[in-house]
Amino acid sequence: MAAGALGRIQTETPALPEALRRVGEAILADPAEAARSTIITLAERSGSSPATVTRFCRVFGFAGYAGLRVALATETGRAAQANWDMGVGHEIGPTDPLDAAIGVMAAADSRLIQETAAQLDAGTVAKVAEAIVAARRVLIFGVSTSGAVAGMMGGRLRRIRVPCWSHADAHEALADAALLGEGDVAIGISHQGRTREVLESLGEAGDRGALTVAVTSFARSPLAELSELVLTTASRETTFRLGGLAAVHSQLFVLDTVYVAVAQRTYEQTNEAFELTIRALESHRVERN
Amino acid sequence: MAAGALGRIQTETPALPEALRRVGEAILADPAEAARSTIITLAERSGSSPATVTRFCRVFGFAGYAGLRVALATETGRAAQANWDMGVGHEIGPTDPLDAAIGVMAAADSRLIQETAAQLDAGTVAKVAEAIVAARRVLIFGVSTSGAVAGMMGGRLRRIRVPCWSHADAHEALADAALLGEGDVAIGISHQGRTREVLESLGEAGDRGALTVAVTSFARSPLAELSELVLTTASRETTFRLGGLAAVHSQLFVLDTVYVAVAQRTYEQTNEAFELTIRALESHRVERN
DNA sequence: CCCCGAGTTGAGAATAATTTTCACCCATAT
DNA sequence: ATATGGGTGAAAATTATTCTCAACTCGGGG
Repeated sequence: MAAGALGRIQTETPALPEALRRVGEAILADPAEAARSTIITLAERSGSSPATVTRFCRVFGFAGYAGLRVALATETGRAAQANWDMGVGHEIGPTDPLDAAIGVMAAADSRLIQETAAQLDAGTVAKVAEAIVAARRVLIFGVSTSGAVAGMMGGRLRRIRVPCWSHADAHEALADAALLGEGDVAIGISHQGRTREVLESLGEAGDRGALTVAVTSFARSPLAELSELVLTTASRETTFRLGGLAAVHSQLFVLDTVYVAVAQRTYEQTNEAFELTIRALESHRVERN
Repeated sequence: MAAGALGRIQTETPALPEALRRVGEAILADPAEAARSTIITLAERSGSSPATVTRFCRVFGFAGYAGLRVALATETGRAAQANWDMGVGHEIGPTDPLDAAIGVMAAADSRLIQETAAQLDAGTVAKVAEAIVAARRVLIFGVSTSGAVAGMMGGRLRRIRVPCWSHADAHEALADAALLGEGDVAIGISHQGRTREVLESLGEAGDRGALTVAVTSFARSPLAELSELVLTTASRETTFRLGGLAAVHSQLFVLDTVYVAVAQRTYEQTNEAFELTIRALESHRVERN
């Protein structure tokens, strides 16, 4: 997946060691320029060495500098076509007029989703979906905001008859994880991929032989390394939205694709299940006035 | 001028001598592939030599092969984006290849957010934010998916010291609503605006004198009519995403703007609260590996 | 029928870019 | 103090790219 490279670079660069980080920053400062530069020029501009730039490419899964270059150029082209501002997103300050802030947020969120889509690997999504369809049990782990996402996904899967649970309580989650086995699926959601509760539950699930899936923004996080399959989300923070709050959109989107893939594999069943569910919920609705 | 390189190649290639023409044809046959190839690979694929490929680059005004490569990649990206924009508004069927479905979904979601932002009234958002800042208590109501959204918003507001609750249990919600009074705020979230539990809780809150705010896609729904302020979300359903599932993005976005507006009004407090919260959560994270 | 010259071409040399190797540094744990 | 291990850049090794040049083709004239 060469696509989505810039998003990945944006997300992971701050977590990189000194020299690699400078390379990432140099690229983000002007991706188009970077695409035009040789590895030597870029190394100089970032105050590092060609060797480090090569390493940087490897970190992001490219075979070498040529790969990165082409990916950058491709995204530059995309951005130009979509009329995006390639610059790093604006920050929202305390004095900004609200309607300006709304515009910035909408642009950021909508772009975030596009980046997430661009870097999403359809093959992995398909694998996850197939495993879910075949599983006897599916567990989804997440705490705090990611927990709410886990809850939503759980509810949606249950509505199409997937035997699926997600717990707000970390202990219950762990206990349930211990009961999983071969052929089951465990999905862990954590923006940074470093939430202990999620790591423990997913680790337990993996030990029991379940397929482990990570949904995280950091491809090199503990959660990602622990999981058999990784679905990476994109995210960029804005001042007031710290803590991966923007990442929710990204997580939801990724899980949406999984949901759709599952639904595609069980079409008739799904439609029928929808029917039943909607009828059941109808009684909680008041009549149209 | 990197712009229009593919077009120029298309136009001029037939007029070129034998070997150069083969190079042009090889590129036109698959520009993306060409961008990924080294000069040697491309020479082989076109049945010519590296020297000829270099010559080809010069003919089109590039300094060298690297220039051509980047130009090709850029235009490939442009084309991909243009294609992608076409995906807006399509339905997803059971047989659609997953990557196409992903594109359609991303286009739909990202557009949804834009639409939501466009129709959002900054004045109303500001009023809601001011009321929240001044309130003794803030309650957020929602069930099912909207309940998860309510939970997220509640958590976020609590992190910036807003006295805010959201209940998964409808009875508790109703009981709490009965304790609200003048100067408090009640927010009801419901995609269709017809969920009985939310209507009841919000009605109760209104009766007690609290400011009532609706977050719904339907401006003329019972929920909207019952509320003093209405924040409308946008949503369009796609086959498999019935039940207002796509609306989550929209709801989150609207509440995001409220959150940002609240944070803007309590800047110092907010930053300090963030500090504390992040420190508290840090112990639940595993160390960077 | 042979020769010339302009225009093309690819082989291989020359150069430049990229990748790999390795020794060093620095922080951390023992 | 002393290993240990990750991160780094200098320099060697490799590979890609560009340049040089001799060979070739193809018309047109002697």
